[in-house]
Amino acid sequence: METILPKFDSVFSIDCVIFGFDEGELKILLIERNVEPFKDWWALPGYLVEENESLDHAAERILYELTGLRDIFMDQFYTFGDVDRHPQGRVVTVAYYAMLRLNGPKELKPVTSYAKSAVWYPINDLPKLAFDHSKIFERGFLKIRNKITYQPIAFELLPEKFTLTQLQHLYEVILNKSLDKRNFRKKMLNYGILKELDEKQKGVSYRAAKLYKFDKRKYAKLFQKELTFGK
Amino acid sequence: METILPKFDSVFSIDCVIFGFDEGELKILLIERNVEPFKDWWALPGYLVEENESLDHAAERILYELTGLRDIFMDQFYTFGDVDRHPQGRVVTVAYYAMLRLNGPKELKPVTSYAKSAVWYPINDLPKLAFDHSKIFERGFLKIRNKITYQPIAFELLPEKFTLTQLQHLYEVILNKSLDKRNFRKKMLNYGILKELDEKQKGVSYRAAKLYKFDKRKYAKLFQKELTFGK
DNA sequence: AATATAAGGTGTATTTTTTACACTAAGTAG
DNA sequence: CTACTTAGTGTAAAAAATACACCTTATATT
Repeated sequence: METILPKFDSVFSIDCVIFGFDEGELKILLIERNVEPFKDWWALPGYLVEENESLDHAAERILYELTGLRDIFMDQFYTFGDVDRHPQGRVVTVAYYAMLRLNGPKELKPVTSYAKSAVWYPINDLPKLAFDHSKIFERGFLKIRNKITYQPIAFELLPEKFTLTQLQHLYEVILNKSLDKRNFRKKMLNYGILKELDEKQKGVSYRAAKLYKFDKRKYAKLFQKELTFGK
Repeated sequence: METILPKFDSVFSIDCVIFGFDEGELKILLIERNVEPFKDWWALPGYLVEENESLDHAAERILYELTGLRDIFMDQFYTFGDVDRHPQGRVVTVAYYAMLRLNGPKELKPVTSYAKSAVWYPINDLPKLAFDHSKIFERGFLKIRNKITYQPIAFELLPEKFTLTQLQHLYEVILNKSLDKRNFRKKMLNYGILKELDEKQKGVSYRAAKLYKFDKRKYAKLFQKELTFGK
């Protein structure tokens, strides 16, 4: 009986849908490709997995190489494996998403030469993307829209201290609908995962709002409840 | 600038966690391997993706080859890519799950020679599995346990006509807790996706229960509501 | 025919959660 | 001190979730 693993030319890649929230807009990170195929096109940050590297490790590395950031909450959400998705051969890509806290306008500088630049693009105004990256983005966006309805992951996108109005706007942008202010606040505060701070917003030309912090401890507990179904 | 896709010896595979519900037990389909590595071990049904075959197609094909069944609701749920998960080389596996309707005890006959046999195993009594298949099973099981709390996918596992008690037992098995009969019925009937039939159970030595059918039309509508978040 | 057995089938009161809805308070800018 | 802009708050109604126990019906047994 044959025991040798059959092989064919194939390779894995990682593509990342990296969300950020800035100036009231939901954005994703795109790179401008510097290599064929799709040279000069915009694309999701992604790269090939190395031979001795796990998928999770590759995702972390690639995110790091493109943003300089580490320890980001990142999750694999789908693997795209259509035969002809890459014009040069068989490339199966594992898609991850991440939600980044943008601490002010940070310069993005690719450390690999295969990208000319990396920029934040508002998701409502995306250019045409290389490969099947539009499809990957759509699925990633669907994923977070879905997830946010049962897990308050939105915090990942906000600065450490935020106002309830900022939080609500973020929900509204992700869900693409407007929410009732009083009900939203009631619900969020009821989760018990927000810590009210003794601080207020600064630099606004109107009444400053209270700042809140996200309580990781209590969030972890709530997260556990994902599997409930009543008695 | 280099434009040739780097390659290394690598290959993709599919592994399937195929759930069935039989004799009041939740089971998965396992095969007995006939080839190295892990010859004679039990493993999830899985196989290598072919060169000109998409992942979804490969999953369908493999499920068909191992069960003779087609048109099964199947979903990709995770991709496992640890470097050393396969002793003979780099194999990234894309895991799918399926929920099968077992119409009576059906014979399972592998049509490939790499499996000696295929059998249904109760999930509470699984043998040691080849590769990282235990991990894959766990994650697949978690997936359906999670999903069943917000989508009534349990129907996939039941015969076309079923009683409410059978449905409840299935929920109890998947969620691993007992549910209140009256509340369960109220909830299920309230979904509005069950059609009450004019038929009753047969062959039982006690009062026969009414049979129900699952209404696919209405289910599709309910499924759409997945993304709601109130006003 | 009577009885035992085993599951089928049903209702109500309570609590919790969700929804709808509008005005006053506080700070800033001129 | 006035105008402007956002912050911040409560209540009533409806809907959903929960806790809980008994009678009914078909079959099998004597």
